[in-house]
Amino acid sequence: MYALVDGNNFYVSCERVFRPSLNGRPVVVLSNNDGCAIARSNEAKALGIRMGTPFHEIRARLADAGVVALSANFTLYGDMSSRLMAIAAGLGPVQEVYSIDECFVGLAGVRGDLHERAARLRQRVAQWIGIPCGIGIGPTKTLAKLANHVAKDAERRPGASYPGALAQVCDLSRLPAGCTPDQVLAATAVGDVWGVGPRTGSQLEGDGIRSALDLARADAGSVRRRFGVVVERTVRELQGVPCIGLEDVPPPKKEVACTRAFGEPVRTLGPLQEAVSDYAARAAFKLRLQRTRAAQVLVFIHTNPFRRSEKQYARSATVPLRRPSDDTAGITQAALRALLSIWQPGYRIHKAGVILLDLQDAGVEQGELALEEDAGRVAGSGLMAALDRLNDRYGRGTVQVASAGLGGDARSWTMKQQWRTPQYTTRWEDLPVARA
DNA sequence: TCTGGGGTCCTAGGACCC
DNA sequence: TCTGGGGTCCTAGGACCC
Repeated sequence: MYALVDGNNFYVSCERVFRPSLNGRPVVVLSNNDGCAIARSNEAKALGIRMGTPFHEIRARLADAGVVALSANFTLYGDMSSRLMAIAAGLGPVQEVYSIDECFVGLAGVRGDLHERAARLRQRVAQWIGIPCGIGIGPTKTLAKLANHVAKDAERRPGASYPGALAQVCDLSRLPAGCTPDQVLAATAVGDVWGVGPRTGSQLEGDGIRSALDLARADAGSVRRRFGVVVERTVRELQGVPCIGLEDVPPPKKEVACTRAFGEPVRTLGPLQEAVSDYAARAAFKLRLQRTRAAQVLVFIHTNPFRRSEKQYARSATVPLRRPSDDTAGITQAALRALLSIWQPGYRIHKAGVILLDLQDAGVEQGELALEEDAGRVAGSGLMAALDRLNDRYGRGTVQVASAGLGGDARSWTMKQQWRTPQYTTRWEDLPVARA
């Protein structure tokens, strides 16, 4: 048995903890550059604001519908996430943190009434950190996800698709009287099943497979032929056969990235070099945080694909490193070489990114013959540690590679964040103050 | 009438997740 | 005027090998 614990409208709920005046109002949290909606309160969902709606389409509704838009405050969400995960871990013996706002909990060996236990956990989360969450329980991860979807939908739109009794906590193995698992699956659109995206969803519907129940009853073999092994696994999981295991120890990452759309389009090489240097340094820092090294550096740039009328350009280049490295200077140099190989003047570049590939554990090292003097390498690792300590103590960007530019207004490419709330839980200066 | 089989590695792109 | 970022997995196709 698995449970899925998931914070409702997580980013919005985090903001509401510190600004209770947002309760009951339509609230959206925007992506970087304040580009589009990435989280919506129930009130905003009821207004028809969809995931990924461009902000300029919402903006017109700000005034008349009272929509509040906030820039993403990922520092705050990350901190609230670790608090949520710590509490949710109490539900069972093993936990897989699946994303910033949800985790699976393995329930094998847990005795007593699971539904009751989950309801108490939900209450505890609400009381201790003020985040509402939904909990789904089922015999496979896919069914636990489905149950979680039911729990949230039944809470948001009571009686619309599911009985109100399924709100907040939905245990597929112990449904209320007069309600069967088949009925719940039949009421769930196939596109709402975990692992079925828009593309596969519409193709399935074309084949007459419209609900989760239809998919559960589909022939696994023909699904495999038409859609591949991934969707076949989903079919079996819906049938109650576990195919996706709990990953309580996160597998090592295979790549880390830093990619950004620019605050305004970039036409010249100079600012592009600054941005790529900055992204390379951020990615290299992530590498050191997780104690891995990269063997290849990929850089990409492209124009704005939404502007159909503009000349489009998209290129990427991969540069191998002489040996796996976590050194900011070497990675930045490689990234700049890659950039130079794909740069073309005459375009309005909208986005760039640095992706570090082929990651290896920092503790593993390929021995090699010392064919050249290599003293700088040992000195280099100490240098990176010193750089990280300085930036940790005095703030990011205190020490950086010179090619990332000098900062300030000259960096037209940095992203826009017009409505970001304070970092209430992670910066002393931002600590909320309670008045007596 | 007729053009092998089996394998690896790399890249690009699609699809999905949150 | 204005459309995110960070990941994973799978597949197809080309180059190359024997």
